Formats: sequence, structure tokens, C-alpha cells
Amino acid sequence: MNNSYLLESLNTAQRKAVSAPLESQLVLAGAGSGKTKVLIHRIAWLIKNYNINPSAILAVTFTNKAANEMRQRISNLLGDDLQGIWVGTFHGIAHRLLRRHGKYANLSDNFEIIDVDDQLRIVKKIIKEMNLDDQRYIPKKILSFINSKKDSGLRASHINPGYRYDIKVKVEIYKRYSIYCQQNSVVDFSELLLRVHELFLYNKWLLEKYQEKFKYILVDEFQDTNSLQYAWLRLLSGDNNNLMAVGDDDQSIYGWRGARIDNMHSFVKDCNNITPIKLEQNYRSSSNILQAANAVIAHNEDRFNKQLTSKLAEGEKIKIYAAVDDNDEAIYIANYVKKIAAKGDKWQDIAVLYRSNAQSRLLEELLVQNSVPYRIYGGSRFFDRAEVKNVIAYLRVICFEDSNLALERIINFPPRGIGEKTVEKIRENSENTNNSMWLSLTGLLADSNTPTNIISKLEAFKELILYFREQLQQLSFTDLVKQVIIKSQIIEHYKKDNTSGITRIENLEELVNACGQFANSMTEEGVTDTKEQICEFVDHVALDNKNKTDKQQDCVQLMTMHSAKGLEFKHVFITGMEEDIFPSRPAVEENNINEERRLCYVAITRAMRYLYISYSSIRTLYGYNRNSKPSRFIKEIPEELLEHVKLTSKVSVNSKRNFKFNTKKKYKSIFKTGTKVRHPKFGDGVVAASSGSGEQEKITIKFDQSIGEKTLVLKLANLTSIY
DNA sequence: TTTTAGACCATTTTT
DNA sequence: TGGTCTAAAA
Repeated sequence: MNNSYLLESLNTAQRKAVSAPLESQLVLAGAGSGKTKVLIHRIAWLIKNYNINPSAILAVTFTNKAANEMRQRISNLLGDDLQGIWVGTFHGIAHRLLRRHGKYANLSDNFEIIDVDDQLRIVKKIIKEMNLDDQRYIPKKILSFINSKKDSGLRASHINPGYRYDIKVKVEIYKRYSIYCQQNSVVDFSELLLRVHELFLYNKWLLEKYQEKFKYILVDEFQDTNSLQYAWLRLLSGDNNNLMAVGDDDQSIYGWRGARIDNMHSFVKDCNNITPIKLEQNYRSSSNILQAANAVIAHNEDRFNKQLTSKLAEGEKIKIYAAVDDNDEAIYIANYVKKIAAKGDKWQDIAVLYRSNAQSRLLEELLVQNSVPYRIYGGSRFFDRAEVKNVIAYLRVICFEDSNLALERIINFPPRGIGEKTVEKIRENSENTNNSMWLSLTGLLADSNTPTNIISKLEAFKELILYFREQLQQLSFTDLVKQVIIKSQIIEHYKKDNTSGITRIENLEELVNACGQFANSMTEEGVTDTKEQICEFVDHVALDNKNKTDKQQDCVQLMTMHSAKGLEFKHVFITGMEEDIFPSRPAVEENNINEERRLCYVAITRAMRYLYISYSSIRTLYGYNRNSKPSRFIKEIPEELLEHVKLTSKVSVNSKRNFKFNTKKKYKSIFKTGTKVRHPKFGDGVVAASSGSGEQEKITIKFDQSIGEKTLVLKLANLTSIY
């Protein structure tokens, strides 16, 4: 049997990783070094060269996207030989284990997965119940406290609050939160992992069974694992010495979410000081770009010390543009993007990156003005939309009779006159009797103290839900969803809303499609029961919440540097390279510069051929114009790699020169007589005269005939210049 | 129950 | 600045 074909397309380091001995390995995979390729070839190698049964392999990723890609690529490489392999996200795998062995983890078999939204509702409820001041105990903060404790593997009982009263309170809330979840059979994201950890910890036979099963474990993006995930992996790996961790310490940008680069160092130690295999050959970027990336990241300490090298040519220098203000920066980008496209590259070859989402607005505005097609990544995800969640809450109530959270969400949606006090009554009764709210609701109907008008409303709601439950036997999943949307009058409700009603209805149509597709694939797998399909769907939606897919194809990609991780583009613009923007202000204050620098490294290494960096002297932030300084990261790039862009455009040159003369009178510098400006209310106009200076400066602008001339205080006028 | 006005606040995001 | 959330008013 000759398996050398699995190694042929690899370089030396990759080959070393793929064909490494069957022991734990740490692979340090630099940006663009073929990390995924190594992973899938390693899996193929295990199967082909060692005759390892695919079902003995567990491959763990962070995102569904990565898991899907991996599964796809292994299957392309091996054909159908991957029967039984486990490829999934941490959460997906944990979920699978809990559905199988829930009873050993003290979970009922119909537990529900809840999202942050539901979590927050629970926390708010508890804070109210405990009569706490929600200004002092801010629900969101408390929730992140709970989640971060869970992510470090800590239960409330594990936390010693010491003498700190507020921590005592937090821990108490955490405790009550856990009790609520247990009673309601709901499990949050972190809980999935925590439960599995405990499942294995307290059921040794089960752990041994899985240790026996998974002869080989691979983890992707290892630098992003948190303490709990690492503990989880170690537990599962046991003494098998069979864990291949692939990651890049330099690309660890999720520390704020609990990720610990430290796990990489611990891993080395825990594995008897294994020598990491370094993948340093980069196949993505030209060498100037890589040199810049290397130079920047070299400022961090305690690294594993990789040095990426490129076999590609030097390539273009990094173009750096010093903008007068953020508007000017956006104009520059919009114009440059058009130039790139005019030369023949596609819009989709271009990415514009920024540190924070707020920066996208201006860019977006100017791209629109210049008729450049673009797509913004991130933002609200499909299953997070209120209208979609509401329908799913209906499905939850229909399928899980006891789902209090879902019930509360829809009992008065669309508004049917069941007010807060009635809900309160139901909730109270439910708490006193230990029944679900659904049962309490039924109880209230029989209670002679309940006012008749309330009874009729509750009765109508009950009938509605009962009707849907009946239809579970008759209707397909898709038809049931349609019925829910129509019969519950959700459509009617959104039709009345003429601001966002139409898009909401469109989203619901999309939801119906999604349900249809899901139902089809379920049917193919032999799951034909509607109720069963819905249950699976609800889980699926919770664990794989895709970004809203925009159908538009060839467009410029706008996204944060974080969401750019793992992607690559021929042209990359890194914008807002200013102190307090990038590195961001909070990061500077909290002394998290190293992570910002890694983010910078990630951003730079996204570029294949052309990298453009821009910063500006004035930036509007929170409604104020602020002077900003170039980012320290710019200085960390060797000067010889940079090319400073000078614009030939007259206006920009002028405003820049004026700006230099008048650093204090920043307003006057931009709006000289004759400058074309735009006002949010009055539209476009031309500056006719100006008086005063600094913050007192007033300018007279000639607008469209219907408006005429206006004299405005410049500072308040909110003008933008149009070049 | 819905609308509106004022308060407040503000990185990064997956599951 | 502007988006979100809460509390008061219609």
C-alpha cells in the first residue's frame, strides 16, 4: 500500500507534521502556512497509513464553518472512507455527547439549548427576585461573570468570594441561575462544555469508553481554547498521548473571550516538553507584506518565535496614506478601490478592515456615493433576529410543553392583551406549585378568581397552542411553520409596521425556506416525524447560527479585523491606524497591547499582494472631532517597506497644507471659501464666507435655491466636505 | 398598549 | 454622534 501521495504535495515541515509519530504533537502553523491542509492530510495519513478506523478520530474546531470545510476536504481527499469520523465544534461535540448520555450528567433527554438572550432574561429575573439594584448589579456584567466562570470550569460552589460582598452576591446569582437552568432543563453554551467535562469526570467508565474510542484527537486553532476546553481535551486524551494541537500563538486574538495562549505552553509541558513543529513557509503573501508582519509581531515577547518566509517576490511596497480626517480617508479608499477595479481585479478581491464596527459607517457611505458594491460582514445574524426568534419560540412551546422561557416570549406576541401582571401571576403560581408555566396557565383558567376578560384571552392563547400541537401529527414541518406564522397573526402584526415590517416578513419567508431545506435533509436521513424534526431544528439553530447570507456576489468586503481571521484577499486596506483606535483605547488602558499587536499581525497577513494602510489626523468619535496620532504599529513596520501616498488631487493637498498651518483651528482648515460641503438637513452647498476661528468659527454656505444662504456655527453644523 | 422622549453608553464574537 | 433601553405619557 503506497500512501506517499498524501505527502507529495507537502513541504518538509508539513510532511513532518503529517507523518509525525503517533504521539501528542504541537504544530505551530503560521498564517497562510497550510494549516488546514496539514490537518486533513494528517487525518488521511492516520486512516491510510496506520489503518486507523475513521470512527476512532475526533477533530475539533471552533466554528461550524471550519468543521464543514474540514469534513468536505477530507472527503474530497479520501472519497467515502470517512464513515464514523467525528468532526465538529467543541459545542457541537459536547451537545452530541449530552444527547447520548444526558442522564449521567443529570440532564433530562429533552433539554433545550439557550442563547445569551435567554440567559440574560434569566439573570434579570433573578436580580429582580432578589430585590437587587440593577444599576449596581448590571445584568449583562453579571452574565459575563457567570459565563467567564463557567469557561474556566468553575461552578458557583467552587468560587470563594472571600470578604467581598459584591462577589458574594454575584456568586449567589450564579447559584440561582444554575438552579433555574436545572429546573427548566435548559443548557447554555458554556454549560454544554462544563457538563461534558463533569460527565467524564464523574463517570469514569464512560470516560474510559471514549478514551478507548478516540484513538486520535486533533484540535484546530488551539490558541483559542479556554481553560475548560483544554481541560476537556486533556481529560478525553488521558494517558493516550494522542492529541495533535494545531495553532498559532501569534494569532491569538480572543483572550478577552477567555482564550489562553498559555494553553500552548502548558501543552508543551504537559507532554513532556515536546518540540513544536513549526510551519513557517507562507504561501499567501508577498515578501514585503510578510516582512512587515514579522517586524510588527517581533515586538511581542514570550512567543514561540516563528518567522514566516515567503517564496514569492518582494512585491509592491505597502502603501500608506495619511488622511486629513476620517472622511478624507474614506474618500481615498473609495477612490482607490475603484482604481483597482478599473485595472481589472474583482471587487471581491478587496477587503477593507477596521478595528471596530462603528468605523464601517463612513466607509459605507462613501462606497455608496461612488457606486462601489460592498458587503459588510458580521452584524446581526439570521437566527438572532427578533421575528425569527419569536417564531422559533412558538416552535419551542409547541414541542417542549414546559419551556417557560419560550412561553414568556410569545405569550403576548403578537400583542393579545395578556399583560405583565397576568404573566406575573402565572409565573408566581408556577414557582409556588413547581409546575411549568403552561400548567399554571391552565390552572389559572379554572381559578374562579381570574377575571373573565383575562380568561378569554388566555383561553384563546391556549387553544392556539393546542391547535398547533395537534397539527404536529398532520402537517409537515414547513406547513406547520407556515401555520404558526399565519394563525398566530404574526404576519398581520408585521403588516401594520411600515418601518421594518416588510423586511421582517421577508425574513420569515426565508425562515420557512430554511425549515423546508432542513426538513428535507432530515427526511433523507430517515427522520420523518415533524416533532422530531422541529426538535433537531431548534438545536441546530442554536448551535449553528449563520451570518445572514447576502446574495450579492462580487463586492468589496468590509469587516472587522477579528472577522477577517482565516480569510485572505489580494488587496487589503487596514484603516484607522491610529492610537486609541488601533490599538483601541480600552486595550491601551487595560494594557492589552500584545493582543492588539497580534490582531495587527492577523490583519497584515490577510493580504496576498497589496496592502494599504491609512490613518487620519482628525477622527470623529462619539460626535466629537478628535486629533489622533498614527498608531504605534505603523512605526513598527520598517520604513523601507512603506510607500507614502501623496494625492495629486488638489483639494486634498490643499486641505492637508492648511491643516499643517492651522493645527489648532482644525475646522477652518477644511472648509475654505469655495469648498463644496454637505449638510445633513440642507443638503449640498458651497462655502461663501467664514468668520471667527476655532470653535467660534461661523461659515456662510450657499445651498440649493429652495434653502438659500445659511450662516452656521461650524462646530455644530455637522458638515462634511465633498471633494 | 403603544408611542415618545430622554438617558445612557460606547472594542473585538462564536457557540 | 446614534443606537438602545427605560420610563413616562397618550
